[in-house]
Order: sequence, then C-alpha cells, then structure tokens
Amino acid sequence: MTKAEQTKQFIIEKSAPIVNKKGMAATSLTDIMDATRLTKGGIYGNFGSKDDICQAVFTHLSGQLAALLDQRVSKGRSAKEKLYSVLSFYEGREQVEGGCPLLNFGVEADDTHPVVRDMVKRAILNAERRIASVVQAGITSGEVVAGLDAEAFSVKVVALLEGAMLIRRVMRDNTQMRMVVAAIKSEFERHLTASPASDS
Amino acid sequence: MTKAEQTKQFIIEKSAPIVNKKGMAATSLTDIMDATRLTKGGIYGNFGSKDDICQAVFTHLSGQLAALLDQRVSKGRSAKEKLYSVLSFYEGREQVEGGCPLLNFGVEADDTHPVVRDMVKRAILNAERRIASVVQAGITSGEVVAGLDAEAFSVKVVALLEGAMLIRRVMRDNTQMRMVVAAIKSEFERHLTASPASDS
DNA sequence: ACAATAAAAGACCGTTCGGTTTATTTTTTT
DNA sequence: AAAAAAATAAACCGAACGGTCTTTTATTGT
Repeated sequence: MTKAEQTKQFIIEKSAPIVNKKGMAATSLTDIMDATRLTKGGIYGNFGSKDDICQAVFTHLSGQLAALLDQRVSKGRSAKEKLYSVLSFYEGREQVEGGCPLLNFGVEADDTHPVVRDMVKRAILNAERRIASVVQAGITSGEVVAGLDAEAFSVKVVALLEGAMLIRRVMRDNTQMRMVVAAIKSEFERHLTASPASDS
Repeated sequence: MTKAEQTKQFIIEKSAPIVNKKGMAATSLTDIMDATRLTKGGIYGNFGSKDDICQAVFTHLSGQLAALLDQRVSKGRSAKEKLYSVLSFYEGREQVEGGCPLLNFGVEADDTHPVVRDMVKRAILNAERRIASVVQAGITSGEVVAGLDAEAFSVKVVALLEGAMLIRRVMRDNTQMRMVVAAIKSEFERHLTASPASDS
C-alpha cells in the first residue's frame, strides 16, 4: 500500500465516527483536520472535496458493517444459529461508533444527496438479502417450514432493527431493542420444523 | 392572536418542511429568509436564535403528527378500526413533508442536541402509548385476547413503522411499507377474539 | 547518495454563516 | 389622530466555511 493510499485510509477511518455522528453537512473540514492532525493541503491532496470524503466514509462504514454481519452469518451452523448470531450483534451495545450508518446517512441523504441515497439503498437491499438467504437456506434444508416467506420476513427484520436502533439512540436505553429482538426470535421459532436434531 | 404570534407561527410553518428535509444544522438563515420572504430583523425579532426556530419547528411537526394520529384513533369504533386507521395513515403516501419528524430529528439530534433528543424521546413514547392504549382498550372490551402484550406490541409497531419510513424514503418506493403494514395487521388479527360482531 | 517525484504544510481566496444594531415602518393603544 | 409599542428592513460584524495554490518536506527508485 502506497503512502497516499495509507493516508487516504487514515483520513477515512479518523473521519468516519465524526461524519456518522454529526452528519455529512454538519461535519466541517476543521473537524476532519482536527481528527487527522492534517492540514487542508494534506487532505485535499488525497480527496477532491469534502463530499468525496463523506462518500468514502459511508463506503467504509457500510463495508465494515457488512463484513461483521457476514462473519456472524458464517459462524452459525444452522439457519437459527446464523439468524440469532446476527440478532445478538444488534442486541449488543452498539457496533459502529455513532450508530447505524444506514440510518444516519439514509435520513440525511434522502432529500439532499441522491448519490449517497443510492448507496444507502443498495446497502439496505444487501442487508435484507443477507437475512432472506439465511431463511431460504433454512427452508431448503428443511430446518424452516416453507410457510415462512423469506422476503417478507427479511423486510420486517430490517425495518424492526432500524427502528429499534433509532429508538435506542434517542432513548439511550436498549430495553426496546431487546424486546424487538425477542419478538423476531419468537416469530422465527414459530416457523421451525419440529425436527429432532435441534439444539438449545 | 397578536401580530407577533401570527408572524411567529408563519415563520414556523414556512420553515418546517425545510428543516424537516435538510436538517437543523444544514438549514441556514438564508433558507428561512427565502421561505418566509422576511429579512433577518423580522426573524430575529420573533426568535432568539436559529436553534429556537428549529425547536419550535419540531414541536409544531410532532404536534401536528400527534393530532392527525389522535384523529385517526378517535375515528375508529373498535380497536381494530382504530389501529387500521392509524396504519392506513402510514401506508398512504407521506403525511408530513420531508418524512417522519421523529426519524429526521431523532437521527440528527441523538449525538448533537440533547434538548431536541429529549423532545423526540417524549414524542416516541407518546406514539407507543397511543398504540398501546388502543390495544389495551381492545383487551378490556373483550375484542382482543389478553394474550397480546399491549406494550410489546406497540414497541414493535412503532419500530416497524419508523424502519419502514426510512426504507420508503431511501427507496422512494412504498412496497416495503405495505408489506410491513400487512404484517402488523396479520399479527393483530391473530389476537382477535372470535366474537360474532366483527365487521369487514 | 542523490535526483525525481510524491505528499503535506500553510497562507490565502471569496463566500456564507449566525447574529447584532440602528433606522424605519407598521400596529396597537389611548 | 397622537403617542407608544411592536415589527420589519437593511447595513454590518467577526468567524467559519469549502476550496486553491505555492512552498516546503518526505518518500521513493536508482
């Protein structure tokens, strides 16, 4: 990795929590200068504009999130384990500093930044697809009954979790998140086949 | 209503859609001047700061939202009618210009503005209480089975709707909102008593 | 080690920001 | 209609904004 690439990555990583918390528009170049201990020259030598930095930050955060979730999915050996591992990720105290980037960037971009809005759109679809794949694999393997609509279920799960993350951030309390996760588990379990080889 | 009160209300109403869309920090005095066709003097004679305007805007928007929802609730004659009337409100194409103020202000304020964050917190609790009351009344009247936990159900409904509103705004498509509303209805109906006097 | 090259520093640009102040106009009260 | 009060206009303030450009400092290939 060349020096420029290192610095670019460094700027992204140092800026990410700030942009995720304060928002793209409200984050100033001075904020980024303070966080990186770099001057404007150093920053604008690596990025064309503040907007470029913000987009790179979102790509970084959503990629990081996707990697963490994929890891959870691959860790589980059954659909139930995979789903529950993902849910425990959300139930646990805040994964990404500043909260869910899909929520943060999505709300800011929806009316002001079509490019980022489209990036968020894709990220949401990926999140839904991740859940739907787990469920669908469970149906194929016979672990989950075919009556569960994988698509509809994944939409519900993502909407519930995003809503719960908003509530958790505003309330500064994750009891409602726990309730939501419990409700998802309960609904999922209603659709498990009564097979003998089920654990826990 | 005195002239000052009129002007104040006028500024709030003209600013509301802008602040709701762009966010508090990203909305400039110039934006508000353009929208109201007033100059800085006219605005600062009625408000102490931009922040005061933003807070008044949130109070206005959340109050308006609460009134619309209360109206829906009072319109229905049964718990089912009341709930479905509320759901159709969300399912229908966008009630407040710029999207749900709880979502917009909540996401912006959570890390940057404790005062507004607290206002959003109260608004969310009110929204949950509204749903819970409808369900609880349904249980009391015998329309809904006692097995349905009114509190837990209302948390789920609010989280689902907020998540669905995020998705709708980002996607610019409300098929997922429709799926979410359908899922809420389906779950609610599973908890209706099998009484004879049920309509539709 | 030493050029050639890449990267970062820091002064500088015009613009816009939120907010203040004074002067003027418009309401309201008497 | 006159006096008092309230509301608005418009010039003005310093600070901060995003972005550019030239100079200085590191890095890199040879």
